[in-house]
Amino acid sequence: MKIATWNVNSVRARLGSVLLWLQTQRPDVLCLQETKVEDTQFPKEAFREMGYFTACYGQKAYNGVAILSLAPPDALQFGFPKMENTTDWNEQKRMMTATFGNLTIINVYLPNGESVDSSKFEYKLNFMQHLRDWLDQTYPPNPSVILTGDFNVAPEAIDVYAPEAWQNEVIFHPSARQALTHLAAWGFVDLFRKHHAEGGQYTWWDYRALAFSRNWGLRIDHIWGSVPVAQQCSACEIDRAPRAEPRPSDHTPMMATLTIG
DNA sequence: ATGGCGTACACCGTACGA
Repeated sequence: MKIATWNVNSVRARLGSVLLWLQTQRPDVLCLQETKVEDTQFPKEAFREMGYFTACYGQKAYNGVAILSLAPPDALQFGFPKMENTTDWNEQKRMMTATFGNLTIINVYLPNGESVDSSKFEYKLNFMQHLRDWLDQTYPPNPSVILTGDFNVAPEAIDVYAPEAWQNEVIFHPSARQALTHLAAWGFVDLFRKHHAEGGQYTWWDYRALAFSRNWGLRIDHIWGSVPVAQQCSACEIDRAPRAEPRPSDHTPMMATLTIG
């Protein structure tokens, strides 16, 4: 079973690229982030013609997630369950889940945070804590769970071009890394890192300053598996090819191979 | 590593991204 993630930076602007990638890679599941489209405007028909079911949870202009799959999901959840007297964590459409058999895939687009002194950075850290709290409340011990998407946090210095400069930014700030560590401590294994020890392997490059050709990038998109999933993961790869196409997303897809399903 | 790119929305500039 192949599980992929891709921040497409507008599913409508990137439709041709995504369809081509599905045709060549044929993942069983593709999690999209930053779809930037309301559900009624989502190009479901094009994906259906490619053989994929679509479940989407989006909004106009910003954010938005979707899960495409060759098999219909057994269950779907859009956003977090409502909780009384707390922040509405579904105001921005950033999280959905799909279950296939006993495997649940959580697709998340974590907030960027803008700058360290911004209230958006506080929101980012709180969102990450909320995600951890929700995981604690939702899943029993040893479930088969994948948490994937655009996390907007680089785990280690080897995941960042020029880490000294980026440690003062929201992507690699010690507070963001601490929140990421806390999230992982729920019981996740970084599936890319499980199969690749080397640094300099990125999933995002700035559009400006020829960043891609210089490999000035960040590893901020992730596929994490709970221990039972990680034990059955045989490969996890970043595919740089879509980033080299004309008019690409600034993120490129990655895909994990599981020996289940 | 800086702010030089790209997308959406809705007016021809602004918000936002990482």
